Amino acid sequence: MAGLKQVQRQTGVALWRQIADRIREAISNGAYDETGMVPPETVLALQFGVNRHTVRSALAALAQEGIVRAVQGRGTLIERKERLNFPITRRTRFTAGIGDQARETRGLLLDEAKEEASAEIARWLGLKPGEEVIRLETLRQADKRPVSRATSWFPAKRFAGIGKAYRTGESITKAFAELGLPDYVRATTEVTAAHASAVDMADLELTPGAILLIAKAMNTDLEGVPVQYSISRFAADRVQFTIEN
Amino acid sequence: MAGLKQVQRQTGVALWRQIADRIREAISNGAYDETGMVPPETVLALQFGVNRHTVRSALAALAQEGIVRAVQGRGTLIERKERLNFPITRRTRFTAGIGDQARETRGLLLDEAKEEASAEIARWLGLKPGEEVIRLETLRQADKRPVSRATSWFPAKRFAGIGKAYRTGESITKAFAELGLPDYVRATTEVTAAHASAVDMADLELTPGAILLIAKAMNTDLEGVPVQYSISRFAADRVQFTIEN
DNA sequence: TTAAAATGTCTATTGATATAGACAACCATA
DNA sequence: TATGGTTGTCTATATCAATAGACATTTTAA
Repeated sequence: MAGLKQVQRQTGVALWRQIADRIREAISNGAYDETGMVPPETVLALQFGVNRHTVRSALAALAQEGIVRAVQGRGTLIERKERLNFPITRRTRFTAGIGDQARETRGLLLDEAKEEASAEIARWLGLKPGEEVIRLETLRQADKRPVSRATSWFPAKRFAGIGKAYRTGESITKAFAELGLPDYVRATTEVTAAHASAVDMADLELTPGAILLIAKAMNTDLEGVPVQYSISRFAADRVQFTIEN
Repeated sequence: MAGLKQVQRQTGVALWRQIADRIREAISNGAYDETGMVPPETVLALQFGVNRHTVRSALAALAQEGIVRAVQGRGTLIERKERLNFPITRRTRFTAGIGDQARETRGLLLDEAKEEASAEIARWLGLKPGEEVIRLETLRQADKRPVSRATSWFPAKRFAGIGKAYRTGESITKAFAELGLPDYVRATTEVTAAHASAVDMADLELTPGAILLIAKAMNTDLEGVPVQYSISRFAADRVQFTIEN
Protein backbone atom coordinates (compact mmCIF):
# COMPACT_ATOMS: atom_id res chain seq x y z
CA MET A 1 0.00 0.00 0.00
CA ALA A 2 2.63 2.49 1.09
CA GLY A 3 5.04 1.85 -1.74
CA LEU A 4 2.41 2.12 -4.46
CA LYS A 5 2.39 5.42 -6.33
CA GLN A 6 -1.28 6.22 -6.04
CA VAL A 7 -1.11 9.81 -7.19
CA GLN A 8 0.64 11.46 -10.10
CA ARG A 9 2.09 14.90 -10.49
CA GLN A 10 1.85 17.45 -13.27
CA THR A 11 -1.21 15.94 -14.86
CA GLY A 12 -3.61 18.84 -14.51
CA VAL A 13 -5.32 17.21 -11.56
CA ALA A 14 -4.15 18.62 -8.25
CA LEU A 15 -2.72 16.10 -5.80
CA TRP A 16 -5.22 17.10 -3.11
CA ARG A 17 -8.09 16.31 -5.46
CA GLN A 18 -6.67 12.94 -6.50
CA ILE A 19 -6.25 12.08 -2.83
CA ALA A 20 -9.76 13.27 -1.99
CA ASP A 21 -11.14 11.05 -4.75
CA ARG A 22 -9.24 8.02 -3.48
CA ILE A 23 -10.32 8.54 0.12
CA ARG A 24 -13.95 9.06 -0.90
CA GLU A 25 -13.87 5.81 -2.78
CA ALA A 26 -12.15 3.97 0.07
CA ILE A 27 -14.90 5.16 2.40
CA SER A 28 -17.56 4.00 -0.07
CA ASN A 29 -15.93 0.59 -0.24
CA GLY A 30 -15.91 0.28 3.54
CA ALA A 31 -12.14 0.37 3.92
CA TYR A 32 -12.37 2.26 7.22
CA ASP A 33 -15.47 0.61 8.65
CA GLU A 34 -13.62 -0.86 11.64
CA THR A 35 -12.81 2.47 13.20
CA GLY A 36 -15.35 4.70 11.50
CA MET A 37 -12.50 7.12 11.04
CA VAL A 38 -10.06 8.09 8.34
CA PRO A 39 -6.38 7.36 9.20
CA PRO A 40 -4.46 10.27 10.77
CA GLU A 41 -3.22 12.98 8.43
CA THR A 42 0.42 12.05 9.00
CA VAL A 43 -0.27 8.42 8.08
CA LEU A 44 -2.16 9.40 4.92
CA ALA A 45 0.63 11.79 3.96
CA LEU A 46 3.10 8.92 4.27
CA GLN A 47 0.86 6.52 2.29
CA PHE A 48 0.35 8.93 -0.58
CA GLY A 49 3.89 10.27 -0.45
CA VAL A 50 2.87 13.90 -0.03
CA ASN A 51 3.06 16.65 2.54
CA ARG A 52 0.60 16.67 5.40
CA HIS A 53 -0.82 19.99 4.21
CA THR A 54 -1.76 18.41 0.90
CA VAL A 55 -3.70 15.69 2.72
CA ARG A 56 -5.39 18.40 4.77
CA SER A 57 -6.58 20.07 1.57
CA ALA A 58 -8.08 16.76 0.46
CA LEU A 59 -9.83 16.20 3.77
CA ALA A 60 -11.10 19.78 3.76
CA ALA A 61 -12.75 19.10 0.40
CA LEU A 62 -14.38 15.92 1.73
CA ALA A 63 -15.56 17.81 4.82
CA GLN A 64 -17.09 20.40 2.49
CA GLU A 65 -19.02 17.56 0.83
CA GLY A 66 -20.19 16.39 4.22
CA ILE A 67 -18.48 13.03 3.93
CA VAL A 68 -16.06 13.48 6.84
CA ARG A 69 -15.80 15.73 9.89
CA ALA A 70 -12.47 16.57 11.53
CA VAL A 71 -12.36 16.82 15.32
CA GLN A 72 -9.28 18.36 16.83
CA GLY A 73 -7.43 15.96 19.06
CA ARG A 74 -9.51 12.93 18.06
CA GLY A 75 -9.26 12.46 14.33
CA THR A 76 -11.35 12.68 11.19
CA LEU A 77 -14.72 10.95 11.49
CA ILE A 78 -16.70 9.46 8.62
CA GLU A 79 -20.07 11.19 8.46
CA ARG A 80 -21.77 9.62 5.49
CA LYS A 81 -21.19 6.51 3.42
CA GLU A 82 -23.58 5.36 0.80
CA ARG A 83 -23.87 3.45 -2.38
CA LEU A 84 -27.36 2.67 -3.64
CA ASN A 85 -27.93 -0.34 -5.83
CA PHE A 86 -30.10 -0.11 -8.93
CA PRO A 87 -31.29 -3.33 -10.50
CA ILE A 88 -31.66 -3.03 -14.27
CA THR A 89 -34.27 -5.55 -15.34
CA ARG A 90 -37.12 -5.88 -17.78
CA ARG A 91 -39.20 -4.03 -15.21
CA THR A 92 -36.78 -1.35 -14.11
CA ARG A 93 -38.36 1.28 -11.90
CA PHE A 94 -36.58 3.94 -9.94
CA THR A 95 -38.60 4.02 -6.74
CA ALA A 96 -39.27 0.29 -6.52
CA GLY A 97 -35.63 -0.40 -7.40
CA ILE A 98 -34.37 1.56 -4.45
CA GLY A 99 -36.72 -0.43 -2.27
CA ASP A 100 -35.68 -0.41 1.36
CA GLN A 101 -32.31 1.19 0.65
CA ALA A 102 -33.78 4.58 1.50
CA ARG A 103 -36.61 5.69 3.73
CA GLU A 104 -37.88 8.44 1.48
CA THR A 105 -37.61 8.84 -2.28
CA ARG A 106 -38.79 11.84 -4.25
CA GLY A 107 -38.98 12.85 -7.88
CA LEU A 108 -38.94 16.56 -8.68
CA LEU A 109 -39.95 18.04 -12.01
CA LEU A 110 -37.41 20.74 -12.82
CA ASP A 111 -38.63 21.61 -16.28
CA GLU A 112 -41.15 20.61 -18.90
CA ALA A 113 -41.28 21.46 -22.59
CA LYS A 114 -43.04 20.41 -25.74
CA GLU A 115 -40.64 20.23 -28.66
CA GLU A 116 -40.04 18.62 -32.03
CA ALA A 117 -38.23 15.30 -31.96
CA SER A 118 -34.62 15.35 -33.08
CA ALA A 119 -33.44 12.62 -35.40
CA GLU A 120 -32.07 10.60 -32.49
CA ILE A 121 -35.13 10.95 -30.25
CA ALA A 122 -37.42 10.15 -33.17
CA ARG A 123 -35.45 7.01 -33.88
CA TRP A 124 -35.69 5.82 -30.28
CA LEU A 125 -39.40 6.58 -29.96
CA GLY A 126 -40.29 5.26 -33.39
CA LEU A 127 -41.55 8.66 -34.56
CA LYS A 128 -40.83 10.80 -37.57
CA PRO A 129 -38.28 13.59 -36.96
CA GLY A 130 -40.19 16.75 -36.17
CA GLU A 131 -43.15 15.00 -34.53
CA GLU A 132 -44.00 16.49 -31.17
CA VAL A 133 -42.52 15.09 -27.99
CA ILE A 134 -42.69 16.17 -24.37
CA ARG A 135 -39.40 16.57 -22.56
CA LEU A 136 -39.23 16.29 -18.77
CA GLU A 137 -36.22 17.30 -16.70
CA THR A 138 -36.37 15.49 -13.39
CA LEU A 139 -34.28 15.22 -10.25
CA ARG A 140 -34.59 12.09 -8.13
CA GLN A 141 -33.69 12.07 -4.48
CA ALA A 142 -33.22 9.38 -1.83
CA ASP A 143 -33.47 10.61 1.75
CA LYS A 144 -33.14 14.23 0.56
CA ARG A 145 -29.85 13.49 -1.20
CA PRO A 146 -29.84 13.96 -4.99
CA VAL A 147 -29.25 10.65 -6.76
CA SER A 148 -29.90 11.27 -10.42
CA ARG A 149 -30.79 13.89 -13.01
CA ALA A 150 -32.83 12.58 -15.90
CA THR A 151 -33.99 13.96 -19.22
CA SER A 152 -36.95 12.03 -20.63
CA TRP A 153 -38.88 12.26 -23.87
CA PHE A 154 -42.43 11.01 -24.45
CA PRO A 155 -44.66 11.01 -27.55
CA ALA A 156 -46.70 14.20 -27.03
CA LYS A 157 -49.86 12.87 -28.64
CA ARG A 158 -50.20 9.85 -26.40
CA PHE A 159 -48.97 11.32 -23.14
CA ALA A 160 -50.32 14.87 -23.04
CA GLY A 161 -50.25 16.13 -19.47
CA ILE A 162 -47.51 13.80 -18.28
CA GLY A 163 -45.67 16.73 -16.73
CA LYS A 164 -48.57 17.50 -14.43
CA ALA A 165 -49.04 13.82 -13.64
CA TYR A 166 -45.37 13.50 -12.73
CA ARG A 167 -45.48 16.59 -10.56
CA THR A 168 -48.26 15.15 -8.41
CA GLY A 169 -47.19 11.51 -8.33
CA GLU A 170 -43.44 12.19 -8.34
CA SER A 171 -42.88 9.03 -10.36
CA ILE A 172 -42.92 8.02 -14.02
CA THR A 173 -44.71 4.79 -13.18
CA LYS A 174 -47.55 6.67 -11.44
CA ALA A 175 -47.72 9.26 -14.20
CA PHE A 176 -48.04 6.53 -16.82
CA ALA A 177 -50.74 4.81 -14.76
CA GLU A 178 -52.70 8.06 -14.48
CA LEU A 179 -52.56 8.46 -18.26
CA GLY A 180 -53.91 4.98 -18.84
CA LEU A 181 -50.70 2.94 -19.14
CA PRO A 182 -50.70 0.51 -16.21
CA ASP A 183 -47.54 -1.34 -17.17
CA TYR A 184 -44.40 -0.89 -19.27
CA VAL A 185 -41.09 -2.68 -19.78
CA ARG A 186 -37.47 -1.73 -20.27
CA ALA A 187 -36.35 -2.50 -23.82
CA THR A 188 -32.73 -1.36 -23.92
CA THR A 189 -30.26 0.34 -21.60
CA GLU A 190 -26.93 1.83 -22.64
CA VAL A 191 -24.49 2.55 -19.86
CA THR A 192 -21.56 4.92 -20.13
CA ALA A 193 -19.52 7.05 -17.75
CA ALA A 194 -18.29 10.62 -18.11
CA HIS A 195 -17.30 13.69 -16.19
CA ALA A 196 -20.17 15.76 -14.90
CA SER A 197 -21.20 18.89 -16.74
CA ALA A 198 -21.50 22.14 -14.81
CA VAL A 199 -25.30 22.00 -14.60
CA ASP A 200 -25.41 18.36 -13.53
CA MET A 201 -22.69 19.16 -11.03
CA ALA A 202 -24.90 21.81 -9.49
CA ASP A 203 -28.12 19.74 -9.49
CA LEU A 204 -26.45 16.64 -8.06
CA GLU A 205 -24.32 18.63 -5.59
CA LEU A 206 -21.08 17.28 -7.00
CA THR A 207 -17.58 18.65 -7.08
CA PRO A 208 -15.62 19.08 -10.32
CA GLY A 209 -13.90 15.96 -11.56
CA ALA A 210 -16.82 13.95 -10.25
CA ILE A 211 -17.98 10.99 -12.30
CA LEU A 212 -21.41 10.27 -13.69
CA LEU A 213 -22.86 6.88 -14.55
CA ILE A 214 -25.10 7.54 -17.52
CA ALA A 215 -27.97 5.24 -18.46
CA LYS A 216 -29.74 5.83 -21.78
CA ALA A 217 -32.92 3.80 -21.61
CA MET A 218 -35.90 3.05 -23.80
CA ASN A 219 -39.17 1.79 -22.36
CA THR A 220 -42.04 0.29 -24.31
CA ASP A 221 -45.60 -0.71 -23.54
CA LEU A 222 -46.51 -4.39 -23.49
CA GLU A 223 -47.05 -4.34 -27.25
CA GLY A 224 -43.48 -3.17 -27.77
CA VAL A 225 -44.40 0.41 -28.73
CA PRO A 226 -41.86 2.90 -27.36
CA VAL A 227 -43.31 5.10 -24.63
CA GLN A 228 -40.22 6.78 -23.17
CA TYR A 229 -36.61 7.51 -23.97
CA SER A 230 -34.49 8.88 -21.17
CA ILE A 231 -30.93 9.86 -20.33
CA SER A 232 -30.31 9.51 -16.60
CA ARG A 233 -27.15 10.77 -14.93
CA PHE A 234 -26.22 9.20 -11.58
CA ALA A 235 -23.50 10.32 -9.18
CA ALA A 236 -21.11 7.41 -9.66
CA ASP A 237 -19.87 7.31 -6.09
CA ARG A 238 -23.43 6.95 -4.79
CA VAL A 239 -24.81 4.16 -6.94
CA GLN A 240 -24.11 0.90 -8.71
CA PHE A 241 -26.17 -0.87 -11.35
CA THR A 242 -27.00 -4.54 -11.14
CA ILE A 243 -27.95 -6.49 -14.23
CA GLU A 244 -29.58 -9.87 -13.61
CA ASN A 245 -29.75 -12.15 -16.62
CA MET B 1 -23.04 26.87 -26.01
CA ALA B 2 -20.90 29.94 -25.65
CA GLY B 3 -22.62 31.32 -22.59
CA LEU B 4 -22.58 28.04 -20.69
CA LYS B 5 -19.88 27.84 -18.04
CA GLN B 6 -18.44 24.49 -18.97
CA VAL B 7 -15.36 24.66 -16.83
CA GLN B 8 -14.83 25.66 -13.22
CA ARG B 9 -11.92 27.28 -11.50
CA GLN B 10 -10.14 26.53 -8.25
CA THR B 11 -11.44 22.99 -8.00
CA GLY B 12 -8.18 21.09 -8.07
CA VAL B 13 -8.68 20.17 -11.70
CA ALA B 14 -6.69 22.40 -14.04
CA LEU B 15 -8.71 24.21 -16.67
CA TRP B 16 -6.66 22.71 -19.50
CA ARG B 17 -7.49 19.21 -18.28
CA GLN B 18 -11.21 19.94 -17.95
CA ILE B 19 -11.18 21.32 -21.48
CA ALA B 20 -9.20 18.34 -22.79
CA ASP B 21 -11.75 15.98 -21.23
CA ARG B 22 -14.67 17.86 -22.82
CA ILE B 23 -13.08 17.96 -26.27
CA ARG B 24 -12.17 14.27 -26.10
CA GLU B 25 -15.76 13.47 -25.26
CA ALA B 26 -17.10 15.76 -27.99
CA ILE B 27 -14.90 13.96 -30.50
CA SER B 28 -16.14 10.60 -29.23
CA ASN B 29 -19.73 11.76 -29.67
CA GLY B 30 -19.07 12.84 -33.24
CA ALA B 31 -19.56 16.56 -32.60
CA TYR B 32 -16.90 17.52 -35.16
CA ASP B 33 -17.56 14.83 -37.75
CA GLU B 34 -18.55 17.34 -40.45
CA THR B 35 -15.14 18.91 -40.73
CA GLY B 36 -12.97 16.21 -39.18
CA MET B 37 -11.30 19.02 -37.31
CA VAL B 38 -11.48 20.63 -33.91
CA PRO B 39 -12.64 24.30 -34.00
CA PRO B 40 -9.83 26.90 -34.10
CA GLU B 41 -8.07 27.64 -30.83
CA THR B 42 -9.47 31.15 -30.68
CA VAL B 43 -13.03 29.84 -31.05
CA LEU B 44 -12.55 27.21 -28.36
CA ALA B 45 -11.02 29.83 -26.07
CA LEU B 46 -14.12 31.96 -26.53
CA GLN B 47 -16.48 29.00 -26.01
CA PHE B 48 -14.82 27.90 -22.79
CA GLY B 49 -14.17 31.44 -21.59
CA VAL B 50 -10.43 30.98 -21.19
CA ASN B 51 -7.22 32.23 -22.71
CA ARG B 52 -6.05 30.74 -25.98
CA HIS B 53 -2.91 29.41 -24.28
CA THR B 54 -5.05 27.35 -21.94
CA VAL B 55 -6.82 25.76 -24.90
CA ARG B 56 -3.43 25.05 -26.42
CA SER B 57 -2.42 23.15 -23.28
CA ALA B 58 -5.57 21.04 -23.60
CA LEU B 59 -4.96 20.32 -27.28
CA ALA B 60 -1.32 19.47 -26.55
CA ALA B 61 -2.52 16.84 -24.06
CA LEU B 62 -4.91 15.37 -26.64
CA ALA B 63 -2.12 15.36 -29.23
CA GLN B 64 0.03 13.49 -26.72
CA GLU B 65 -2.74 10.87 -26.50
CA GLY B 66 -2.78 10.63 -30.27
CA ILE B 67 -6.36 11.84 -30.57
CA VAL B 68 -5.64 15.05 -32.50
CA ARG B 69 -2.78 16.44 -34.57
CA ALA B 70 -2.20 20.17 -34.99
CA VAL B 71 -1.04 21.42 -38.38
CA GLN B 72 0.28 24.94 -38.55
CA GLY B 73 -1.76 27.13 -40.87
CA ARG B 74 -4.55 24.59 -41.32
CA GLY B 75 -5.99 23.64 -37.98
CA THR B 76 -6.17 20.74 -35.56
CA LEU B 77 -7.15 17.45 -37.18
CA ILE B 78 -8.92 14.57 -35.47
CA GLU B 79 -6.70 11.49 -35.66
CA ARG B 80 -8.63 8.85 -33.79
CA LYS B 81 -12.22 8.48 -32.63
CA GLU B 82 -13.55 5.40 -31.01
CA ARG B 83 -16.19 4.06 -28.76
CA LEU B 84 -16.73 0.33 -28.71
CA ASN B 85 -20.10 -1.09 -27.76
CA PHE B 86 -20.37 -4.06 -25.43
CA PRO B 87 -23.68 -5.88 -25.29
CA ILE B 88 -24.35 -7.34 -21.84
CA THR B 89 -26.62 -10.31 -22.33
CA ARG B 90 -27.16 -13.78 -20.95
CA ARG B 91 -24.38 -14.86 -23.31
CA THR B 92 -21.92 -12.06 -22.85
CA ARG B 93 -18.56 -12.71 -24.49
CA PHE B 94 -15.79 -10.21 -24.99
CA THR B 95 -14.52 -11.17 -28.43
CA ALA B 96 -17.88 -12.01 -29.96
CA GLY B 97 -19.36 -8.87 -28.39
CA ILE B 98 -16.89 -6.64 -30.16
CA GLY B 99 -17.81 -8.39 -33.41
CA ASP B 100 -16.98 -6.28 -36.42
CA GLN B 101 -16.18 -3.19 -34.39
CA ALA B 102 -12.50 -4.10 -34.53
CA ARG B 103 -10.39 -6.04 -36.99
CA GLU B 104 -8.18 -7.72 -34.41
CA THR B 105 -8.86 -8.55 -30.78
CA ARG B 106 -6.37 -10.03 -28.38
CA GLY B 107 -6.36 -11.23 -24.80
CA LEU B 108 -3.07 -11.18 -22.93
CA LEU B 109 -2.41 -13.04 -19.71
CA LEU B 110 -0.48 -10.68 -17.45
CA ASP B 111 -0.39 -12.82 -14.36
CA GLU B 112 -1.68 -16.09 -12.94
CA ALA B 113 -1.86 -17.27 -9.34
CA LYS B 114 -3.43 -19.98 -7.26
CA GLU B 115 -4.78 -18.59 -4.00
CA GLU B 116 -7.31 -19.17 -1.26
CA ALA B 117 -10.73 -17.68 -1.86
CA SER B 118 -11.54 -14.58 0.15
CA ALA B 119 -14.95 -14.36 1.75
CA GLU B 120 -16.29 -12.31 -1.16
CA ILE B 121 -14.87 -14.51 -3.92
CA ALA B 122 -16.06 -17.63 -2.11
CA ARG B 123 -19.55 -16.20 -1.88
CA TRP B 124 -19.66 -15.41 -5.60
CA LEU B 125 -18.27 -18.78 -6.66
CA GLY B 126 -20.32 -20.78 -4.18
CA LEU B 127 -17.22 -22.08 -2.42
CA LYS B 128 -16.12 -22.17 1.21
CA PRO B 129 -13.71 -19.37 2.18
CA GLY B 130 -10.19 -20.72 1.93
CA GLU B 131 -10.94 -23.12 -0.92
CA GLU B 132 -8.47 -22.82 -3.75
CA VAL B 133 -9.16 -20.55 -6.70
CA ILE B 134 -7.13 -19.53 -9.72
CA ARG B 135 -6.79 -15.82 -10.37
CA LEU B 136 -6.02 -14.52 -13.86
CA GLU B 137 -4.98 -10.96 -14.64
CA THR B 138 -5.78 -10.22 -18.27
CA LEU B 139 -5.51 -7.31 -20.66
CA ARG B 140 -7.86 -7.19 -23.63
CA GLN B 141 -7.02 -5.24 -26.76
CA ALA B 142 -8.91 -4.21 -29.87
CA ASP B 143 -6.75 -3.27 -32.84
CA LYS B 144 -3.67 -3.05 -30.57
CA ARG B 145 -5.39 -0.50 -28.31
CA PRO B 146 -5.97 -1.60 -24.71
CA VAL B 147 -9.67 -1.82 -23.92
CA SER B 148 -9.99 -3.48 -20.55
CA ARG B 149 -8.07 -4.93 -17.63
CA ALA B 150 -9.77 -7.83 -15.91
CA THR B 151 -9.18 -9.85 -12.79
CA SER B 152 -10.94 -13.22 -12.86
CA TRP B 153 -11.30 -16.03 -10.34
CA PHE B 154 -12.09 -19.65 -11.15
CA PRO B 155 -12.58 -22.72 -8.92
CA ALA B 156 -9.09 -24.28 -8.96
CA LYS B 157 -10.30 -27.87 -8.75
CA ARG B 158 -12.51 -27.72 -11.81
CA PHE B 159 -10.42 -25.46 -14.00
CA ALA B 160 -6.81 -26.46 -13.36
CA GLY B 161 -4.64 -25.23 -16.23
CA ILE B 162 -6.97 -22.43 -17.31
CA GLY B 163 -4.05 -20.01 -17.31
CA LYS B 164 -2.23 -22.00 -19.96
CA ALA B 165 -5.43 -22.49 -21.93
CA TYR B 166 -6.08 -18.74 -21.88
CA ARG B 167 -2.55 -17.96 -22.95
CA THR B 168 -2.89 -20.07 -26.10
CA GLY B 169 -6.50 -19.28 -26.99
CA GLU B 170 -6.43 -15.66 -25.77
CA SER B 171 -10.07 -15.96 -24.76
CA ILE B 172 -12.02 -17.17 -21.74
CA THR B 173 -14.57 -18.86 -23.96
CA LYS B 174 -11.87 -20.90 -25.73
CA ALA B 175 -10.14 -21.72 -22.46
CA PHE B 176 -13.40 -23.00 -20.99
CA ALA B 177 -14.04 -25.08 -24.12
CA GLU B 178 -10.58 -26.62 -23.92
CA LEU B 179 -11.25 -27.61 -20.31
CA GLY B 180 -14.51 -29.31 -21.20
CA LEU B 181 -17.01 -26.48 -20.69
CA PRO B 182 -18.54 -25.78 -24.11
CA ASP B 183 -21.06 -23.19 -22.94
CA TYR B 184 -21.68 -20.82 -20.05
CA VAL B 185 -24.04 -17.94 -19.24
CA ARG B 186 -23.84 -14.59 -17.52
CA ALA B 187 -25.70 -14.65 -14.21
CA THR B 188 -25.21 -11.16 -12.80
CA THR B 189 -23.35 -8.00 -13.74
CA GLU B 190 -22.73 -5.05 -11.45
CA VAL B 191 -21.67 -1.82 -13.13
CA THR B 192 -19.95 1.05 -11.39
CA ALA B 193 -17.61 3.88 -12.39
CA ALA B 194 -14.53 5.22 -10.68
CA HIS B 195 -11.26 6.99 -11.27
CA ALA B 196 -8.49 4.78 -12.57
CA SER B 197 -5.84 3.51 -10.19
CA ALA B 198 -2.19 4.04 -11.06
CA VAL B 199 -1.65 0.47 -12.27
CA ASP B 200 -4.82 0.41 -14.38
CA MET B 201 -3.82 3.81 -15.73
CA ALA B 202 -0.53 2.36 -16.92
CA ASP B 203 -1.99 -0.86 -18.38
CA LEU B 204 -4.80 0.93 -20.20
CA GLU B 205 -2.59 3.83 -21.29
CA LEU B 206 -4.80 6.41 -19.59
CA THR B 207 -4.09 9.86 -18.25
CA PRO B 208 -4.85 10.82 -14.64
CA GLY B 209 -8.41 11.83 -14.00
CA ALA B 210 -9.52 9.23 -16.52
CA ILE B 211 -12.66 7.28 -15.81
CA LEU B 212 -13.17 3.53 -15.64
CA LEU B 213 -16.40 1.64 -16.25
CA ILE B 214 -16.22 -1.34 -13.93
CA ALA B 215 -18.21 -4.52 -14.51
CA LYS B 216 -18.26 -7.16 -11.78
CA ALA B 217 -19.65 -10.27 -13.40
CA MET B 218 -20.48 -13.85 -12.43
CA ASN B 219 -20.80 -16.59 -15.00
CA THR B 220 -22.30 -20.01 -14.45
CA ASP B 221 -22.47 -23.24 -16.42
CA LEU B 222 -25.81 -24.34 -17.84
CA GLU B 223 -26.70 -25.99 -14.53
CA GLY B 224 -26.30 -22.68 -12.72
CA VAL B 225 -23.03 -23.59 -11.00
CA PRO B 226 -20.68 -20.57 -10.81
CA VAL B 227 -17.62 -20.97 -13.03
CA GLN B 228 -16.11 -17.48 -13.02
CA TYR B 229 -16.21 -14.23 -11.09
CA SER B 230 -14.47 -11.27 -12.68
CA ILE B 231 -13.86 -7.57 -12.20
CA SER B 232 -13.27 -5.85 -15.55
CA ARG B 233 -12.13 -2.27 -15.86
CA PHE B 234 -12.85 -0.48 -19.16
CA ALA B 235 -11.57 2.91 -20.29
CA ALA B 236 -14.86 4.82 -20.11
CA ASP B 237 -14.21 7.05 -23.10
CA ARG B 238 -13.61 4.02 -25.34
CA VAL B 239 -16.63 1.88 -24.56
CA GLN B 240 -20.29 1.77 -23.73
CA PHE B 241 -22.36 -1.11 -22.38
CA THR B 242 -25.67 -2.09 -23.92
CA ILE B 243 -28.21 -4.06 -21.95
CA GLU B 244 -31.01 -5.64 -23.95
CA ASN B 245 -33.98 -6.81 -21.95
C1' DT C 1 -1.77 15.43 35.97
C1' DT C 2 0.99 14.40 32.29
C1' DA C 3 2.23 12.67 27.81
C1' DA C 4 1.07 11.14 23.41
C1' DA C 5 -1.53 11.73 19.46
C1' DA C 6 -4.31 14.15 16.72
C1' DT C 7 -6.04 18.42 14.22
C1' DG C 8 -5.56 23.75 13.62
C1' DT C 9 -2.87 27.85 12.31
C1' DC C 10 0.84 30.60 10.74
C1' DT C 11 4.97 31.96 7.72
C1' DA C 12 7.90 31.20 3.82
C1' DT C 13 9.41 29.30 -0.62
C1' DT C 14 9.13 26.89 -5.06
C1' DG C 15 6.94 25.25 -9.16
C1' DA C 16 2.67 24.66 -11.93
C1' DT C 17 -1.33 27.05 -13.83
C1' DA C 18 -3.56 30.87 -16.25
C1' DT C 19 -3.74 35.34 -18.40
C1' DA C 20 -2.07 38.88 -21.62
C1' DG C 21 0.05 40.65 -25.65
C1' DA C 22 2.97 40.58 -29.67
C1' DC C 23 4.67 38.55 -33.54
C1' DA C 24 6.49 34.64 -36.51
C1' DA C 25 5.45 30.75 -39.57
C1' DC C 26 2.52 28.34 -42.39
C1' DC C 27 -1.63 27.06 -45.33
C1' DA C 28 -5.46 27.74 -48.48
C1' DT C 29 -7.58 30.44 -51.74
C1' DA C 30 -9.37 34.45 -54.01
C1' DT D 1 0.77 36.73 -55.19
C1' DA D 2 -1.43 38.90 -51.69
C1' DT D 3 -4.57 38.22 -47.82
C1' DG D 4 -7.01 36.16 -44.06
C1' DG D 5 -7.07 32.50 -41.04
C1' DT D 6 -4.59 29.34 -38.42
C1' DT D 7 -0.93 27.31 -35.33
C1' DG D 8 3.85 28.20 -33.10
C1' DT D 9 6.87 30.86 -30.03
C1' DC D 10 8.38 34.27 -26.89
C1' DT D 11 8.12 37.46 -22.70
C1' DA D 12 5.89 38.98 -18.56
C1' DT D 13 2.84 38.75 -14.56
C1' DA D 14 -0.48 37.04 -11.09
C1' DT D 15 -2.57 33.23 -8.71
C1' DC D 16 -2.93 28.42 -7.26
C1' DA D 17 -0.72 24.10 -5.69
C1' DA D 18 2.69 21.83 -2.94
C1' DT D 19 6.40 21.58 0.30
C1' DA D 20 8.62 22.72 4.69
C1' DG D 21 8.86 23.82 9.46
C1' DA D 22 7.23 25.52 13.86
C1' DC D 23 3.97 25.72 17.26
C1' DA D 24 -0.89 25.97 19.26
C1' DT D 25 -5.02 23.51 20.64
C1' DT D 26 -7.75 19.63 21.80
C1' DT D 27 -8.72 14.84 23.09
C1' DT D 28 -7.58 10.40 24.95
C1' DA D 29 -5.42 7.46 27.89
C1' DA D 30 -1.66 6.21 30.87
